[in-house]
Amino acid sequence: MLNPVRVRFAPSPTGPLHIGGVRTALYNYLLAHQTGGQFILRIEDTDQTRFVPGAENYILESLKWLGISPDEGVGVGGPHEPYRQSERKGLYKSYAERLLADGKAYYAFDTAEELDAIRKTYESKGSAFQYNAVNRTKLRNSLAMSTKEVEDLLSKDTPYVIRLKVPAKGEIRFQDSIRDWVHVHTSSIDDKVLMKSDGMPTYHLANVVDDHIMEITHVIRGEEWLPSAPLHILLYQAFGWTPPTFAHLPLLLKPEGNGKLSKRDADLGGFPVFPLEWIDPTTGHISKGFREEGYLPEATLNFLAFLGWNPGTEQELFSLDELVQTFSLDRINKAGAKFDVNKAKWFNEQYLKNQPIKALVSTYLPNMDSTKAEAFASLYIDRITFPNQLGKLSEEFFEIPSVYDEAVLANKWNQENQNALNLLSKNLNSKVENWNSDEIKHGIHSILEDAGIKMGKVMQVLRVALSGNGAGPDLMISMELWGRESVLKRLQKALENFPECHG
RNA sequence: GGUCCGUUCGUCUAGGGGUUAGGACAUAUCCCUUUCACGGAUAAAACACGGGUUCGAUUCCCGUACGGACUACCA
Repeated sequence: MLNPVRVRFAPSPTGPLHIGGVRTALYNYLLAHQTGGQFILRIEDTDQTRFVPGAENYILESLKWLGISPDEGVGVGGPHEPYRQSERKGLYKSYAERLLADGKAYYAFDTAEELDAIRKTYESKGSAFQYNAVNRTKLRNSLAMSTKEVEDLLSKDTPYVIRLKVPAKGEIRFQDSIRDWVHVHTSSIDDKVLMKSDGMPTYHLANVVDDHIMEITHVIRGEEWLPSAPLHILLYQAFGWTPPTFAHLPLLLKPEGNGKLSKRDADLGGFPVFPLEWIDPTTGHISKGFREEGYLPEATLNFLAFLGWNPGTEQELFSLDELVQTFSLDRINKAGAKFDVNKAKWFNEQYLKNQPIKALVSTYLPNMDSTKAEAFASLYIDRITFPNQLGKLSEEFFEIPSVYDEAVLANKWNQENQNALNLLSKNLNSKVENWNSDEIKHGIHSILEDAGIKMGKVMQVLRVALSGNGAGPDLMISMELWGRESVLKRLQKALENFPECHG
């Protein structure tokens, strides 16, 4: 057993939580619970321009639906409140000033426009601009200016940012739990902005400061953060702190073609990439949710867990508790995983079969007589992927058909079948005393036998006559569910509608 | 362009110096079944390429190709 870990899931409230983010949250949750540690939810809302109302609540709701709620953080509280970075604003400033005082960071007065222009110039020359040791002396910052100049600008409330003074030479190395050793030269790292001119910290500063203060031991996040991990290490070093263990997760990729899974893929492929339905507050665009599609939380979790991780055994079905027991960081893959809807559906079917029928019926067939509903659900449980199919299916099932499978009739409808159906129509009622599937079967059998007709020859036509369809669930049980009267009515209607046979 | 990361059946993956390269989804066929589905069985299907190292490489090393992420006062 590992030492208790403290991990965090730190999304930005800029829209609905992506399914890849859900997987990140899941892995964090799993490790925390396996070790008896804490899973913390921190909201990283330092970019006020991208704030989307409702997004934070969406995140909370999603985790709740999946059963992976945080032990600490936004929505639940804890010893390091507040857990919303916008509410911790002042804190970051003081840490940035500490770096400033130690000469590990500096003021920069270059405007966004100035830097854009410089970047464009570099680009047109086919190279890329870096705000780093070789360029910073030529730019407008406290390293290139005199102390007086800087004080002047500051006293006049000139907008400024605080940048990290990245050493010109050196190698940053760290051991990622998934990728092993990663090394990068400091020369390829920019003097990243730590504090923005609006007084908010950037992700990098806020993240490192909070992870340290909140005593985070393991940072498990998406691979998109791998390139900035060395910068974070540098920041830990600048503060004199021990960095946490990093684990950078492989990305979730498009089902077809190349690239990472995006919202567009969902719209195109007709499957969800968000846990819950999301209605965009500005455009009104509706994005599908796993929940609304009919995915069960545990199936969703199981499916997600296996995208990039496996237990090394041949077991594929894992409850959340089993995942907690079995999960380990070192069995996570390095390569990205394509999202496969078929597999997701298969997981759902597996979990659906194990759902108690009673519970299914009470939520999906609330208006039907419960005995009848349970029998119906049992009849269809192996034939559906999502429990919410039950409602529509039951409507179709109990409706007397008006269209009949023509292909089957063209093939099978003949004089013998017509005789058989006539006989059944005439005699079934009196032949079956108690209307249940067994007696119905015996009744049909004996009626046909008396006429010298084989049951197998009649069944499919009988099915079409009664249900309209050439295929479907057990006919005898179906007949029991339809009831005596309805069956006789169906039979009669079919006889009236089927063409007359001659010869 | 630069930096970093990756590459086993169509997909998710197991494995790892000597294997008939295993499983699951999807596909096909068969069995079960009055039909369809479920279930069962079987089949087809993979180590990106080129060099090393080695008696031997899919496995280790180096390149190449391809893919991806990042390259903002976004996270």
